[in-house]
Amino acid sequence: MQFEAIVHHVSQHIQLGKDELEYFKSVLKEVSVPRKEFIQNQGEACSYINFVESGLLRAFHIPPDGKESTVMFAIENWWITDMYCFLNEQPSMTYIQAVKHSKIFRLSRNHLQALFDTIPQFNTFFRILMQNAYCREQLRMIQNLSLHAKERYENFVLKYPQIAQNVTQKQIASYLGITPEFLSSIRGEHAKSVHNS
Amino acid sequence: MQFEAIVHHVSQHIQLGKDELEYFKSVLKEVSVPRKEFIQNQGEACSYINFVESGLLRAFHIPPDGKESTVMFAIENWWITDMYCFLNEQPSMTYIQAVKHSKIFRLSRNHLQALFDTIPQFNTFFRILMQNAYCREQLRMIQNLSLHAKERYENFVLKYPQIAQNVTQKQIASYLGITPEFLSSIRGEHAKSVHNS
DNA sequence: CGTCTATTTGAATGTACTCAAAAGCGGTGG
DNA sequence: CCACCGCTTTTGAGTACATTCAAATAGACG
Repeated sequence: MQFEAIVHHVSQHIQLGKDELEYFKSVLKEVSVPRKEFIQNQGEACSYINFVESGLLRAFHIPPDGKESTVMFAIENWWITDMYCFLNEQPSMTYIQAVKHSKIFRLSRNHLQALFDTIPQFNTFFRILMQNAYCREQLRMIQNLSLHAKERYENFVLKYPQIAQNVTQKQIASYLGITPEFLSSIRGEHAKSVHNS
Repeated sequence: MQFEAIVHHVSQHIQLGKDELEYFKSVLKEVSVPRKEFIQNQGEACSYINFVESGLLRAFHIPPDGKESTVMFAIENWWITDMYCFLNEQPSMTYIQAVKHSKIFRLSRNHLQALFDTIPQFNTFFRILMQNAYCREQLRMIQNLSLHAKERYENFVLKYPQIAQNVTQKQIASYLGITPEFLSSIRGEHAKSVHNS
């Protein structure tokens, strides 16, 4: 039923007994998030990690001077939070907002710690999640260092078509670290070159 | 004795019994790495994760067109490998080279898996390592997106003084994603502004 | 329908790169 | 111990990539 997706997701990495599964479900808080609603505000406490059952969310950061950066997008079966602040009980560095109407499961820091303590398997599960997140971020870093904006954009669309189709260009630009105007001009060139070839 | 540093490091995060500790030590391979020597080549198998007991290592990537990017530096008590390729048994995307003469402990993928299987605590330990690595990389990403080269350089020197003092400007430039010439000119300006104030 | 925001386009500007040449510095061998 | 070699760093001129600002157009939503 409602827990199907998240249970399936967890079961891909670890095997849990019936009681363990029940306990896990019992600490999840299901929340329906309308489009544009925030599930986290920059500067406020960051006590939850969120599993996206359906929909699409975006984490972004706004420094004092005002230039917004998208930290990550999260689609179905992804987890999203401000990991540093969640783990270290710091005020969040990011906003997290629903790009589309979404259904999420929230898991509090305390409940997660309890899971780690009572069901050691969850350490394995989160180890794997963190491995994947780290590797993704490292690849993104290498690409940002070595590629031009146009190549980064093309890679993004290839790698995350489902995200590219559901967010604005402005949001993609802020993920790639360029201005929306420049992304627009890149896309213009691209269309031309496709037409010419 | 020789295992002191790594045992201390692990013990900060998990508690191990005597037998477990002995087993852990038995799967470590101590290696002394002279300055400039490679412990990993791009394109070759990546079967080890490496703990730096002393010294300083650098991981870097060279794409086909030739512009080198520094993926990470590792000083005392850091772990270094090409994580994606290590975990997924892919040919390494990076070189890893000793910047200074170093003493490292190598741990093979198979031995690490065995540790996960026989001493569940190691899942906790690596979960924490991966959390920290992920958070570091995400902070680096945000800064690269939102700051100018000069600010990134100043942050780097502040955050990692021990690294900044032991690597060349060229290597720092490739970590920051700028050219050595440009870094040089940034430093020139900085010296001037310090003098004027 | 009207309003608000996203996107496009263009001109002027700024940040960072490329290329080239000179100066500095460390290591090595005679 | 000095001279030389190779690599790093500096400096500068010219160029390219990307931003800013402004204004027009297009789209989305109530």
